[in-house]
Amino acid sequence: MLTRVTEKNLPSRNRSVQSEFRKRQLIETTINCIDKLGLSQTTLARIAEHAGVSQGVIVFHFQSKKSLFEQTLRHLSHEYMQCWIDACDNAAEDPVSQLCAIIKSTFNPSICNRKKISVWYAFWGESRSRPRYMEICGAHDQAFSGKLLSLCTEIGATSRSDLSPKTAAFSIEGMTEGLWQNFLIGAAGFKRVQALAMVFELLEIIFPDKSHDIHRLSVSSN
Amino acid sequence: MLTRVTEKNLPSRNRSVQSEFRKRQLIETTINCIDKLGLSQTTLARIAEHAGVSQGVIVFHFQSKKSLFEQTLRHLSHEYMQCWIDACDNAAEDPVSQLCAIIKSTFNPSICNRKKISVWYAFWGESRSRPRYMEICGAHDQAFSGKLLSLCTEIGATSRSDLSPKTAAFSIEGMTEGLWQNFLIGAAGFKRVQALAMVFELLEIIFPDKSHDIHRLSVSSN
Amino acid sequence: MLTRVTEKNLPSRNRSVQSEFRKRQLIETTINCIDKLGLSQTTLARIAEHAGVSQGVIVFHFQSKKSLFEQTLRHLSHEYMQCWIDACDNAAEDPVSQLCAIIKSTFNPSICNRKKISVWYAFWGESRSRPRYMEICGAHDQAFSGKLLSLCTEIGATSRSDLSPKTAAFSIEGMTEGLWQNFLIGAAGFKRVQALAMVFELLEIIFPDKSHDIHRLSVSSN
Amino acid sequence: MLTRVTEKNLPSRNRSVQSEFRKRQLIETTINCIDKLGLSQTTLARIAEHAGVSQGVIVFHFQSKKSLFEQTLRHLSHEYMQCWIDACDNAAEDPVSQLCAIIKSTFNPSICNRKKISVWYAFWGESRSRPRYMEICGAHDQAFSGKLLSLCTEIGATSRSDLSPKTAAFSIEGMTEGLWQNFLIGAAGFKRVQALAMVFELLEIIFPDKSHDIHRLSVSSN
DNA sequence: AATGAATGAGGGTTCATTCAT
DNA sequence: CATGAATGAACCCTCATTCAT
Repeated sequence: MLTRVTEKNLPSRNRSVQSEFRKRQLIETTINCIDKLGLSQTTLARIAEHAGVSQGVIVFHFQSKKSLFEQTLRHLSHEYMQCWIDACDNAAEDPVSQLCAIIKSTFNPSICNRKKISVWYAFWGESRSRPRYMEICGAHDQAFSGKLLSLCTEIGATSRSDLSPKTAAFSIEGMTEGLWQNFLIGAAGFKRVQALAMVFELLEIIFPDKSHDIHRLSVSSN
Repeated sequence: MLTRVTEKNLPSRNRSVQSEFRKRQLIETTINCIDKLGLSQTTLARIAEHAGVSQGVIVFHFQSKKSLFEQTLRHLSHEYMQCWIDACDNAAEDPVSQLCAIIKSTFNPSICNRKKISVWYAFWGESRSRPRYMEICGAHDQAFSGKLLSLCTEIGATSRSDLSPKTAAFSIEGMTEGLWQNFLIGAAGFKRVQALAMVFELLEIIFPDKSHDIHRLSVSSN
Repeated sequence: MLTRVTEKNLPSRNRSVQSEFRKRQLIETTINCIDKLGLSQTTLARIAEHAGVSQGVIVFHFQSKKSLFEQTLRHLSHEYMQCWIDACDNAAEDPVSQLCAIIKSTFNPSICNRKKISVWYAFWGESRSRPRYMEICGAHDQAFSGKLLSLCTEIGATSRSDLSPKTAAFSIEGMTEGLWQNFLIGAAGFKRVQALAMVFELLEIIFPDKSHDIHRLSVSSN
Repeated sequence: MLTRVTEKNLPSRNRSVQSEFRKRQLIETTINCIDKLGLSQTTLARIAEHAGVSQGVIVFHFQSKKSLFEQTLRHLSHEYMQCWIDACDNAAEDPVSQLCAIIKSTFNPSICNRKKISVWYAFWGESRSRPRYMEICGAHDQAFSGKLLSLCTEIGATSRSDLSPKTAAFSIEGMTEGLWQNFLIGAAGFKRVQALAMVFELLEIIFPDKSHDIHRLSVSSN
């Protein structure tokens, strides 16, 4: 059960801060509900019940269910993007380091866990018929693909690879997604470390020249 | 608009054949609706309207919406599996030929098109909260993964590769899935041939020993 | 389970006899269904299934559900009436004998059993809003009440009783109905013999002059 | 036509009181509908229409039709039981007075009228296939039977009667029920006073010793 | 800022009935 | 005679939304 949202949980008396906090809590609850019930069974009534508030509160803060769902998806999207951008920023300046950092961040437990993945795929599934979902999901994916491609291009410029940068980027992105799906199914014995190891294995044969650097980065804690 | 299903469409006077035919038609219509409207907006009323029959007919043939959806998903699953199994059977007996044949079949227009992919992902999105969906989707995916792994293992036994069979299989599967998703988004200028070319590019560096064979198979018409 | 109605069960090749036989079987099945499922849950589909025939057969023989139900109720009504009229005809000519015979017949296992009572009350419950049910049920009850009243009047004319014939008749009828209801509930340990004994006990104090005759008749096998 | 339930009918500004009031009104409307239309024709839509509210209100207050019907039946049951228990409490302490009071209460216009009886029998008719109905109806009938039996036993202990207490109780209860049914049919010229007179007539011959008391109580206004 | 009550459109499903075969 | 397929109205119920308090 979720902790009920009572006045005592509210951290500040400042109106807009309170409001922001409440919205965050409701989005959190929405994610939990979608994970447990699926997109189609997630109703405002059930979200309200799980959050321990009345149904009206949700409408008050989000105007409509549509808006709540879109903001929830946007929240997820931001979180994902922030994660790999931060990782990139904290890495060394060379493209190999950045590529490895980004890939590692992809398997960060804070975003790569069954709940979040489940919700993400739920939105994906509906995105064909919901242009807004497509927009939000697509924007993130394009940014991610674009970054991978530019890094692969950079690396390819200084080192010899048998793969075109485009194919290299697609391979890496595809494999990452494929491994993500395995988390969704929840295949027993499928661990984050092993997944990561496999991606690095692939990386090494894509960029054989950088094999050494990649291997070193794969074991470094950062 | 869809062609209406009238008496004239019914191909046979035999009752059980007619019944089977009607079920097929309804499943077809369901796929079209899910593609256009999304899973959540696909109602029996709309399916019936698109099919040009009364709502009762659907219940008569499928008992419930749940059952219709499950049979629709199963239909897709069968189709996919049949496609790559056929391709495998028709290929030469060596694992490289079979692997290439399977990969090619994956991009066969009959299954790799926006409509089918859209529906497939729609079901995937709900699968977390619908054990039956998960069962059906999962069964197919496991079969496919299993086949890829066994072929990669076979190939790895006779030729040297820097990648473990498991990683090789995951890379191939992952990349395929990643490219599929691009069809879903419908990125302009994304063609089947290019996609296929990229997968084969990856294959060649995974199994450099077989590079020649792979390249030959990639351009062969079959 | 009911024995399926197949061609082999049909006793005669004569059309109208066959038809009559089939109708009888369907009414029987209807009674069974109402007993088990209640009036509101008894649908043509379920009756057909229990009878092992297609739904159309029922419509063919009875035109409509309404008509089937009315004929079922009429069947029950006839059966009841026939039962006590026969008993009356077979009894000695004196009113006391006839009264006792009628009362005994009321507890005849062929009509006084949980199934039949259950169905009878089901129709009673709907009779307020179904004039036809009321007509059929009412006609029977009036005939029965009338007979009781006339017998009580006859007896009262020749013997002294502290009860007016009308009250006497009502008491007897009322008590009988009350005991019937106990069969409906199916109170354990409620036996026909005991029920009968109680009614006779009452009879004896209503007509103390005839106490001897009544007692004798209560134990006679006929 | 029924008086529409408008805001003006709501008696209090207190929410929980309002809610209780609305539930009472809806149960009342349900009783009226069952009386007029019968159990099978009483739909939520019709109840809502008669009550002048939207269909959703009923679901909001009662969750389901099943629950509404059960609570309606329970309401009737409570009313009946309260009626004879009150009568018993207000009577003198001796069993004869109490028995007479209870019997009188049975014909109280507030419960013994065509509408209520009609509804009561409608539920009875379905009770075989609805365990909950049986439970509720049965609980009341058992309590009533039990009370009658205990009073008859008490009376029998101090006065001579030719009837066993059990038979006495069954006779009284049976006759009461029989007379109730006459109200259901609505036989013209069937008055409450006459019905009551007949039961008391029976009572006097069941307990001849108490004839005087009974006769006195039968005419007393209380 | 929050609640409970109310709405009304639309959902899946049931079912008596019709009809071609 | 009998069947399976088809219809369409009506049913109960769900749910996003509105609104008075």
